[in-house]
Amino acid sequence: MPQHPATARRVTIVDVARHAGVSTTAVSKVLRNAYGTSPQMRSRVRAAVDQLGYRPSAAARALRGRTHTLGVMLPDVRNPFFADILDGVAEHLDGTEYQLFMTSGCDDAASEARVTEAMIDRSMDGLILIAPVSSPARLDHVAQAVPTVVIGRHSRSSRYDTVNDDDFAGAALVVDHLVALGHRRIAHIEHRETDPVRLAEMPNALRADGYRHAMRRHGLAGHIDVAATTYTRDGGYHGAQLLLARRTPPTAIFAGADVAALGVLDALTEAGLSVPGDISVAGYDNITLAGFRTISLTTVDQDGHHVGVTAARLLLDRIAAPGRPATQVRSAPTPVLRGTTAPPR
Amino acid sequence: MPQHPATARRVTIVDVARHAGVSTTAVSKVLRNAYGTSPQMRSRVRAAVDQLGYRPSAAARALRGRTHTLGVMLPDVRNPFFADILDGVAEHLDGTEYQLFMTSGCDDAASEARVTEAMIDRSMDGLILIAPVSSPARLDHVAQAVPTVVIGRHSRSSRYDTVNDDDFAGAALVVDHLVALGHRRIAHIEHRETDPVRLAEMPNALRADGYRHAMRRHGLAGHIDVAATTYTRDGGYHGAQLLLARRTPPTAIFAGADVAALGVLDALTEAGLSVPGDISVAGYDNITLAGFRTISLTTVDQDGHHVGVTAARLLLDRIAAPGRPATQVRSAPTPVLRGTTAPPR
DNA sequence: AGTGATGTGGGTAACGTTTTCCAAATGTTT
DNA sequence: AAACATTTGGAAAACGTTACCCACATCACT
Repeated sequence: MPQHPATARRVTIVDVARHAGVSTTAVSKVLRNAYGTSPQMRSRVRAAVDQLGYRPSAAARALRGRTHTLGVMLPDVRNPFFADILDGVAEHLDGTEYQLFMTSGCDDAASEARVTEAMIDRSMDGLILIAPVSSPARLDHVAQAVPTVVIGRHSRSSRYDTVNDDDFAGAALVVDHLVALGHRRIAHIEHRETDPVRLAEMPNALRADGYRHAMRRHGLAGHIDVAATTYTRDGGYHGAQLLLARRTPPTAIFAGADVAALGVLDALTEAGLSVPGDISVAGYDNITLAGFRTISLTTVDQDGHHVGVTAARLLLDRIAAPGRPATQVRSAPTPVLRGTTAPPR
Repeated sequence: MPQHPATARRVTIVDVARHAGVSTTAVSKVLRNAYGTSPQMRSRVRAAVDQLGYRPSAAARALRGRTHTLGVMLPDVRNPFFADILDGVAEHLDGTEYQLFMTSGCDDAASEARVTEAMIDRSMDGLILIAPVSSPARLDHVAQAVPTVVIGRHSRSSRYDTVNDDDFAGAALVVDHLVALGHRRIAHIEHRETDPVRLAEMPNALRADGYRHAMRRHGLAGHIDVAATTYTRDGGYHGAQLLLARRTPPTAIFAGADVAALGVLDALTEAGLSVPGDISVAGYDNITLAGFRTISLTTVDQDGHHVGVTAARLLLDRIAAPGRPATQVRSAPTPVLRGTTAPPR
């Protein structure tokens, strides 16, 4: 009795067709639930598929039809907000035939271009780009090649859908809360943005604008104080150090992202300051970590899970009807008041 | 002058060949640095490639040759230890032609099977499986279909390489540290493992073994006390409650994973015990959260970055020589002493 | 009975690469 | 000069699937 050969040949659609006594066309139709198959043929083919353990080669499919592969471009695996989005996407895709693959670690336009090209080369059926920094033209180019949904970018392209939080309003929520507590010297840590084109589209810029606008609305224009670093733990840490070194340091620090707020907390602890006794801290994103009892960070929730679900839904819609008009979804953020904010002493 | 058509046809190898005045075979050879190309032809072809902006279709390549795609199966994006591994993998792959795609959220054997099959269907060139829970037979099956490296699994298969931390030694480090502080009643929280096959392979089982062995080495066999729950926050919480209910509760709790240690801290806080005053706590993995000043958890660090680099190197080796004998790499863990451990009172 | 619509199934040409071959030209040894 | 090896390039057949047709049978109306 012969053993399995060293490298087993894959079962192909031809094998299934022969085994079921039908044509490959028929098998293909059954597999894709296409028109023109009788119930008997369907059951015969399915039986053959099961018996032979056949799996369609996505590689071969890619050449003619769909790959049933979706790509997610993720800037940073470590940002838990993105993980929430991923959960939402995965949940909405659960039960469909689509398989999700993601890339991580795109931190500049060049690597974003490399990754999106790689996804197009592999003829993925659709792309979800999370917080991309590429130029609008570049995003358009990608969206022309493959159905695309962009998360975290306030642009209005006719080629792709966008899902966003109302960052401007969200920032105002934080300022309102701190003002209501009695704070006046409220500082902000923003993610530095220099490119003029992106300035109007990027959430970080909108959060900073929302902060400034809300401060003025409360008559606190004179107390506007922004440290421009990055939305990372280190960025928050250094931003806080900058702010603490002011002649009159703030009584509250509003970091534009929770990860940065965590860095702020580190810096404050190191400086021997108690939170919220000596100084209040707020973030943005409501990452899972923010809810942990030992941290209990006041923040703004943009329901990453829901963002993910929405993006996935839009993407499937767009795949089904590639030419349909683009939609911009903007969800309302909600404040999450926890233990790191209190009235100033 | 005609505008771009609605859906631009992709530039193919045929276009390049025609433009360069050579055959498609020639272009293919140049692109793959294959044998049989003159310097003149190479430069002609490369010029045509650049002028036309040609990019080979990975989809088409998949059918005959290599896809230059590697897959990483990740159980959980939120676990920062895995992010460190990813960084290492990405770093080692930087500059190569390989593109990395990953999947997340595999929490049981069924979803692992689904994901690995999906990767094989897409004819990926190699796979890195991180902390899989599938059966050894299943791992062998995957490794037979595609070059594979497994991280976090102490198995000895001839088909795939493994990269591990020395969990046995790591657990001993914690026990040594606690004994040096003067503790004798040191309890352990383990992730329950029932499958006899996996028992010898899974890191959690080795950590529990390492704990027991170290306790005996210190003459503390009589104080061995293990609560078998899970490596989750809840698991740690309930494990701690079990241990606190002993007639003589432990003076130190060593949780087999940091996430579980966080649950232990919750339970202790709830019981009104101070850490490390009343009781010491240690974890394993050195997740980012463990380093937070407000937590400051004593733990064991396994250089995830180095693990990733090693795995990537092994995978490229294996792709180059699929039949070569399998290697098992085991790296040494280092203790990270922080604020949750102190001498017993 | 004739006509058209509908349902059912298959033949075959793509899709864009790589991988054999094979032929011609050129170089090298006897 | 003959015989042989090496280099250089191309033709054509895969690879596994789907899309586009076409053929045939059946059915419902005039």
